[in-house]
Amino acid sequence: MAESELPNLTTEHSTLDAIEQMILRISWLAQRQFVQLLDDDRFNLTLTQFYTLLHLAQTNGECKMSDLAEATQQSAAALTGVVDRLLDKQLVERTRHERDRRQVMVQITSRGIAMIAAIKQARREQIHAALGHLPAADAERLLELLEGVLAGMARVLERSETGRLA
Amino acid sequence: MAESELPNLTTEHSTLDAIEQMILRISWLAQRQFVQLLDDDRFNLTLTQFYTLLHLAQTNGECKMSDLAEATQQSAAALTGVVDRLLDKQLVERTRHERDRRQVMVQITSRGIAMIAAIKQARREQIHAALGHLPAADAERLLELLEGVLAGMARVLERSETGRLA
DNA sequence: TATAGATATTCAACGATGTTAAGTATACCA
DNA sequence: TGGTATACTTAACATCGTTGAATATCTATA
Repeated sequence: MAESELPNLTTEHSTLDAIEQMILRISWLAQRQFVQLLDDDRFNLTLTQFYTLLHLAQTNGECKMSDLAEATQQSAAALTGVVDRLLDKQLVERTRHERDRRQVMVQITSRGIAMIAAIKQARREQIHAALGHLPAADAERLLELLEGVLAGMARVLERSETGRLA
Repeated sequence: MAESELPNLTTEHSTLDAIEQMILRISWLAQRQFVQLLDDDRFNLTLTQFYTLLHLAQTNGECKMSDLAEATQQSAAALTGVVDRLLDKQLVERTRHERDRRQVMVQITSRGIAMIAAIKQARREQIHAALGHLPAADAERLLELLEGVLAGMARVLERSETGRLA
């Protein structure tokens, strides 16, 4: 993804620009790698289904549809379909909120928990193959810096997210 | 963050796991963020269309469909549809190879080149909003570490990617 | 020179995802 | 009680990805 062939718009080339390119490339590779893994017969999940299920696994207990939609950056309409398919696979359950009957609560099943655990284990093996060579100190520093990146990106998303989700 | 003096396997393990989670989440957010940008009225492109167009911008001149498919990690069948839509938007042109009439050559138009340039500029502004707060020294260290991550991921992807495309 | 096989691409059918707009059910408030 | 806001689903449609078949063209061989 080198941009040497293109006319440079600004002569200024900063470290941030290089980080941007790096994150785009890593994102792309990470996702391709992960989609390959999820496509395995053991799992047979799409990326969207995985991220949705993952969030449910991380929030022990029930989760409101609208909260789940925001957390996974999907529209409510899109999420309905995704949850439908997770339901077909018996990875989640759908119930109504006791008091506010409008709200639909989604909860991961034990089957879903087992699925996430299995995927994480497989993923762990993959990431160790990729990053096992990093010295421990570098790994910890990287983690700190990535936390900063994540916070920054979340801020940008929030800012541009005014009324985009149905 | 805790500093480990001895290369403790358990510690290292959990740090890598945390980095893995972080990369997964950043990848997801980075892609959503970028999709938002591409969805802007000025661009109105999908992620796939962007990566396809980007490759054409980087290879000045014509590009064979099969080469383009491999470079952008798409099947030939999927690429046909993507190029159809880029054609509709007058961002590329489609011609036949002079000698081997089976081959279809795709070339970016000046309109397409301008589009890529505009997207890159917008993307640059977005990443500066997200990461502008990072101290310069941290940014440079992050870049170094990410380069290590990218190299590791590329290795893993290569290893598991034998003849997967149609 | 036929023609069989390889190669390059498109087409067709299908499922998953995403969008917007409209519909349904429920809650809240005056 | 009635109007409005909220939470979610549904419907219609476009994109993208897959697989497998169809089409066109080239190449090698008998």
